[in-house]
Amino acid sequence: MQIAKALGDAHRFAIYSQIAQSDELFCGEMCAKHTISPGTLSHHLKILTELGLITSRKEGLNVYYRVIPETFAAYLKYLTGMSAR
Amino acid sequence: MQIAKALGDAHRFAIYSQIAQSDELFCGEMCAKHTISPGTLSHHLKILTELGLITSRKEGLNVYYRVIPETFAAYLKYLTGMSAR
DNA sequence: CGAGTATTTCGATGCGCGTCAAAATAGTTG
DNA sequence: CAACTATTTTGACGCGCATCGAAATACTCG
Repeated sequence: MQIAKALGDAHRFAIYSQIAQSDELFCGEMCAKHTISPGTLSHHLKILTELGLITSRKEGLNVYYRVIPETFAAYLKYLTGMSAR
Repeated sequence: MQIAKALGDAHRFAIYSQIAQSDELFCGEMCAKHTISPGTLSHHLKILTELGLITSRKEGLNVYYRVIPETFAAYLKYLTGMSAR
């Protein structure tokens, strides 16, 4: 499962978590919270996007990101099924 | 979360999954299923053990591994809580 | 004890990938 | 168009870590 690997990186996990907890936010807000460069942030966001974990919307200069709950729910379901014998 | 990182490695994920699906199994059985050397296998098992994901029991020449469901359940619960809100 | 099998530890190697700086692209505003 | 901000892309670098071979430990059986 690609998602397990994606969330295996501490920063990516934190980024996803942060997006999940606020309805929607843009790169600038995330950059402020994590000690990584804008380039690295964008890199992680791209990976999360490619896996369908998040989606983005451009508005003016900012790009707003939000979680796609279904993808994460499916992942949780997969994990749950795996542990059930 | 250390567990996310541990399960982020494809082999470790597969190993854990394999143990979870059969009550109990020893290194030899796992070695047969994965294309990794015994040394590497042992390395992964050690990591999973240190995180409390699995436990082992020695019987004769073999070391039998089994899952600790509580640890995984707690992880699932943590993930679920993160996605809420 | 000696030979044989299972597993772990050790030391060394290769490379995937997270990281950054800087250039490039996109959009806004005068 | 020029100047400015936000984000992405590019290229290069360094390190963490998975991996292996081989030695070491653990156990069984004659």
